[in-house]
Amino acid sequence: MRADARRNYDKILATARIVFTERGTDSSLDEIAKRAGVGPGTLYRHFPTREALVDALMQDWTDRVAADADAAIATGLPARQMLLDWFEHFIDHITLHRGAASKICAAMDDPASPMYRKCRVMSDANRRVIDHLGADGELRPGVDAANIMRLVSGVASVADTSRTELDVRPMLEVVVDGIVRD
Amino acid sequence: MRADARRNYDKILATARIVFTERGTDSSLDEIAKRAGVGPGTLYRHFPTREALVDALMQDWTDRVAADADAAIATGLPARQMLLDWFEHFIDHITLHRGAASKICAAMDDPASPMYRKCRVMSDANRRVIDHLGADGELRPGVDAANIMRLVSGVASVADTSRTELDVRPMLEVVVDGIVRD
DNA sequence: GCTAAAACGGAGAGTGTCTCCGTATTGTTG
DNA sequence: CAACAATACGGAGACACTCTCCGTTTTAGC
Repeated sequence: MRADARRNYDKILATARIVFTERGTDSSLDEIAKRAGVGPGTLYRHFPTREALVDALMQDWTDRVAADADAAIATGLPARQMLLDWFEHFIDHITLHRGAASKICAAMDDPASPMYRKCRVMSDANRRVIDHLGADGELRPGVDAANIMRLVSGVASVADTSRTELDVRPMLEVVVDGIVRD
Repeated sequence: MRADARRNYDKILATARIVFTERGTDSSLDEIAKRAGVGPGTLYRHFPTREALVDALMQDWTDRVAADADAAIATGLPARQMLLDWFEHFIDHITLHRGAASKICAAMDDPASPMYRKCRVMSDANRRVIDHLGADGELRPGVDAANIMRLVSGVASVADTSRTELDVRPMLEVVVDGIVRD
């Protein structure tokens, strides 16, 4: 990659991070280009779609999300607590930029999406948590990690969409009660 | 309301119902106007925002949703079954037009939204089901109807967003397990 | 330095939202 | 059944956003 290309790539990404945080992932891409000091053509050459741009930013979290999952497992807390912690961390990450959660919901079951791979990294992290608890017999039989991921992403999406600052905890408690054996 | 106004209002609504069903609630409003044979100005005078138009269409279901809730209660089925039936019916209705579910999620906690009133009708229907089962002691203590509504709307939204035809049943089972006493 | 390859950027085409206001339609009143 | 408000229509057009094309500039290797 040529030096000027790399420079612009980085500038665009840094600007997108700011703008997406300020105004959500549906902000104008031309404006991001302008604020980054590049032409629209340059932005679209590096990131052909909005999803590709969101995907590039996701790199930051996917690693952290995966780490959070493993950290949750390492705590050895009871199933209920471990799941609640993990889910809350997960939701905190994917709602960092307004509008991202629902894009992730959509990409999760769409292998054609640029974001699909990173969704899989997060899905796999979740699977590790679920499998760990499942192996200990702490979960109801038949719990499917993929479905849990969809459900929790749905909670994130609801919280993200909602005008009012919504507490996800009560919803997560219902989900957790639906998962753990009791 | 003048006769010609009423005529156009009805034409726009009928057209919107078709277009929203074909291509979802994010279709072009100008195109709906064109297909209805009216100018854009006329559409926007009757329905100042897209939400107002969706809201007007919702009238059709809110009644049916409320009826479904009462029908579910009347069956007298065990809690698990009653809830699953009710949730599935509810989701079927609000995913009739692609994109509607997430708009409903957003409106549910936003009294300023034109759709808020109709969301309340559906929320109240849900509350009746939950309260009915709660009174019989079939639910876990502390179950909050509003949260359940958000959760189930979230499931609807996930199913609606997903490219692939997603089966909501497994997700609903988790939710139901999280609600019923066992 | 020179040259080919790579990348830039911005004008502009295409699409959608929404408004303004001159024109047309309706219903009421004498 | 005029005639006149009042009401409603509709489409031109301003504005915003997405995305592309291509003439110009920058880079890297020789």
